Amino acid sequence: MQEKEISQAVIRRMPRYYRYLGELLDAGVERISSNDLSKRMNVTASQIRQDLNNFGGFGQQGYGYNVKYLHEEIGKILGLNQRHNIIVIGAGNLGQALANYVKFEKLGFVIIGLFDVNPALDGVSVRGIRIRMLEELEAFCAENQVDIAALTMPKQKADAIANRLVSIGIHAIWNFAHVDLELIDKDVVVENVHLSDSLMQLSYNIVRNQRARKCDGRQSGRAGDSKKGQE
Amino acid sequence: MQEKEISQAVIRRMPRYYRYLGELLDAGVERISSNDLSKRMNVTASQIRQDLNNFGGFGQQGYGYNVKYLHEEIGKILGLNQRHNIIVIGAGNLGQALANYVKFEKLGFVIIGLFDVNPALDGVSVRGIRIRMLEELEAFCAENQVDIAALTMPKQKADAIANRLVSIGIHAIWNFAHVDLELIDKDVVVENVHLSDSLMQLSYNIVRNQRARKCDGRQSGRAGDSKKGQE
DNA sequence: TAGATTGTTAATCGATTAACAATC
DNA sequence: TAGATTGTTAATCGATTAACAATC
Repeated sequence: MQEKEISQAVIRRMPRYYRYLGELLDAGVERISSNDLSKRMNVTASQIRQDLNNFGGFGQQGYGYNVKYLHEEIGKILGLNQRHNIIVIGAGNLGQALANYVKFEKLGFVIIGLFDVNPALDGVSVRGIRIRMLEELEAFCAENQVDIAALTMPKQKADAIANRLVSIGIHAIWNFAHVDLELIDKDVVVENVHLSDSLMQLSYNIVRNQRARKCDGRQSGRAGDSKKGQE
Repeated sequence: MQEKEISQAVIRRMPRYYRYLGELLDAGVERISSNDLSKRMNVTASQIRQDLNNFGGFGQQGYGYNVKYLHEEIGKILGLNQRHNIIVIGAGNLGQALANYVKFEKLGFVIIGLFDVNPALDGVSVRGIRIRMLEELEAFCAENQVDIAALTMPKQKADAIANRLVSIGIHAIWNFAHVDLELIDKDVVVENVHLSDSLMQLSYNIVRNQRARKCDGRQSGRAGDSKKGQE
């Protein structure tokens, strides 16, 4: 009876489909074929059809896909048809930036609380959301349904707080701390946003490009790039 | 003569190796085998050896890998041995959060400028970095070496500004705007950070887990989870 | 009906894992 | 030398692409 597991590679692509379909919807496009969509998105039509068919047949032979319907269905697949309440642990710059980012609400993600240990922040409001002290965490979670906890505090504290959250009954963590969380409960879903890692990937590709350019230059006989070991 | 292309799947794992090796280094560990590292990191030893051997033989039979050496070498591979100057376009909450995040500097990424169109922000300083008006962009880039531009402005403006940056000669973009940039120059490297997509992936896994829990409950005959369609 | 395009199966490609000879 | 562990080749697995029959 168990559903076949869908690979995370597929899941990673779904939000992108959702975004493109949203744009088509806004542009008033009614239907689209996998072929047309593939050209816009720079993927193969085959991949689109395979990806979608993991979840069901949303199209119609000879017609393609109804944009509005497919957009809605992908939204449901991604859980955007239900509201997700978020608390943010760590009300520093990043935490406050998340709280200020209104676009999440349109997708059903609502930040309902901010927590910090810094007494100077106690009671301060960010876009109408009060910053509370971490001691109040348990009481707050007892009174409010919290679906996701975003961790934006220093990595040293991340494990302890994450497990505290898990023990309160929170099953989903959006982790911005630069560690791999070690959780007591394996049923918790964790989504990592490691900005440093992202920068390093960018950096790798920068130096790779530099090397490629240097080779090109050498091939075409351009002068001026013979010195190496530059800082 | 061209180097064999290394897959992005490998590149994505390199920062994680770098991080674990850094932790081992701090903990005073001198050497580590692929097997020990694989246990810590929850990957196969085979994968570690394969990944590293894309870049060269950093280990020694019968010994393993020297932590300090390997850490350094991966750093070089990722381009962390050179300084990368960053400007941030969009000095809103996220832009300011990036500017305030000191940890990037330890990795060689230094934010040297913030730009915005909002006159109210003109001249304001964030951690000693002055916010400038977007008109000054070209002049600033002529006077300063800029290696990376981080885009944290609304998505509507992203394409135009990205291409403006590219035409100034910037080859690397760290894109936080929720669009796939359409660039005039294909040689530019783009690293996307799509926070909404990340949230949606998390959300998918949440509802998948909910469904799984519901099934478990049914199988083991537990009561109290028969009602469905909860908000 | 004819044309278009899906859903799905089969073929290919690439990435991961296993195995082991080389060697420290 | 014997034991350990790499670097690397071969085997497996999974993901992507191609092909095409089904069908709107």
